[in-house]
Amino acid sequence: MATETLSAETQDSESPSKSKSQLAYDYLRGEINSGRYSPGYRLVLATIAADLDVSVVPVREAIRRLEAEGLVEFERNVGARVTMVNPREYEITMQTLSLVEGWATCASAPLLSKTDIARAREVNLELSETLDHFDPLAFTSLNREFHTILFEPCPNPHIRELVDRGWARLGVLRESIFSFVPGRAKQSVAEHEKILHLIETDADPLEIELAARNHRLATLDAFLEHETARSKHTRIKETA
Amino acid sequence: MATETLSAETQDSESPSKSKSQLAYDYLRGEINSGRYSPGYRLVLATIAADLDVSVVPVREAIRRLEAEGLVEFERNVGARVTMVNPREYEITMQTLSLVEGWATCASAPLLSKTDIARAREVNLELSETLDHFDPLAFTSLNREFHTILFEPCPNPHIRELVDRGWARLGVLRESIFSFVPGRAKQSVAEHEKILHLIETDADPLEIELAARNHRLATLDAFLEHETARSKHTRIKETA
DNA sequence: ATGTACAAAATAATATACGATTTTCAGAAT
DNA sequence: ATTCTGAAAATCGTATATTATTTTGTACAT
Repeated sequence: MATETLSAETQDSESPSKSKSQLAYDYLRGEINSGRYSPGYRLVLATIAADLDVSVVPVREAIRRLEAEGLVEFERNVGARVTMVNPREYEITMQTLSLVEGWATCASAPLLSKTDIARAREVNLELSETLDHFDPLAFTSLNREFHTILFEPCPNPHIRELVDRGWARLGVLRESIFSFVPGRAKQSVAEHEKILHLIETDADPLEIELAARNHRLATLDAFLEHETARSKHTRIKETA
Repeated sequence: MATETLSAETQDSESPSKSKSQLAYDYLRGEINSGRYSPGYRLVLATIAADLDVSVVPVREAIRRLEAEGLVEFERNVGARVTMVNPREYEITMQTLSLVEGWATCASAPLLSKTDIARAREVNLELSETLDHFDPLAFTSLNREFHTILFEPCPNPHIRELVDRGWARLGVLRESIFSFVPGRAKQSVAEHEKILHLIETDADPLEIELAARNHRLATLDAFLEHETARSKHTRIKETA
């Protein structure tokens, strides 16, 4: 009956104390985001419930939410597993991300302070510095940081949430791309600077949106070309 | 659209027989999409469970999924209700919809057959015919049909799903807009024809995307101007 | 060796039970 | 009349129990 498991951190006097369902959700999402649960990982209800010292019911609810978010896949009478990101899935997700992140970046642009932009530029500098002694993992992490600065102030919470889900969904995969196609990293840094420049100069919103979108699509293209040299990916052309 | 719950699940002998959880989900989503559960409607677990002749557990899971999709809102120890669509929420949702539907329409364009386009044009003709003896409800229904034809073949299932959720989320509200601002209906028909023309003539994908996007944003603007005459909504400008 | 049959184990799906929290509302105090 | 108080009712949150399905392993026949 776990009466004592109220436990540790919060609790005592008057904390709201997250629901078990929320606890399970946060836990699972954290494990997935961090990559500790990598794509394909099997989510066994009883095991997770035992780990968190709760019953399976809240865990099931958490998994249902993750399912609706596309982070885990469910099969009747078999169970849930972290969504696999095969090449096709990667393409679809990156496409979606390019769309929502492009918009989010564009919508955030006028809300960015000079400090924000300076910070982003600093991160991009670090990115360019890693190019010599190239470390895909570090690069990926900084890359995420860079983009987060740029889409964070997005005033539309739905779209903001979709951006987050997209990044989460790519999971571990997102690291490999820069290992596969090292040349992409350098180009990426240059495109970052271009985006910053557009923001600084109050460029046409549409131009910013498309720059951000195509930046992501270019990474996707690099991946697809690596996958199958002959693949031809349709994308929106740059407006000259 | 409530079209997913159909199919014969009435077999006794050896049908896969949807899970109770899925049954509850389909039921609830159908009720919400159809507007029978209108925004703010309180979803009482025990009641729904009794209606469907299942226990509350599967119903809770269904509600969790709907929560993650943004169709219902949850409050701890209080319960779930169909998401309220206040003006701010309406704006955010329409903005999101303009983004994903614009893309979906653009991506569907090359996949539309001549028959599809003819069908869409026919629906638009019906739309224009209702303008005389104007019936907002009928107009809204046909409007949905028109757009569904245009974004249905979208090859990216994630984005396709986001479009569906957007429409579902607007719920009943979507009807009222054309009642509030009758003038918008006529303009809408004209914009539909413009979109069809762009698709037929294999226009630049970006142009199609922006036409579809701005079409929706124009409806949003009409609503916002109706709401507060002084509101100033920033939007992406047409490329001249 | 290979494949089938069937039992056993693992796991998911659902129901029921019960404690916890919020809401409602009658009645007392002001 | 208004506000406070404290049950009672409604409803949610979670644990436990039961049933159903899938998977696994093993013995047996070919």
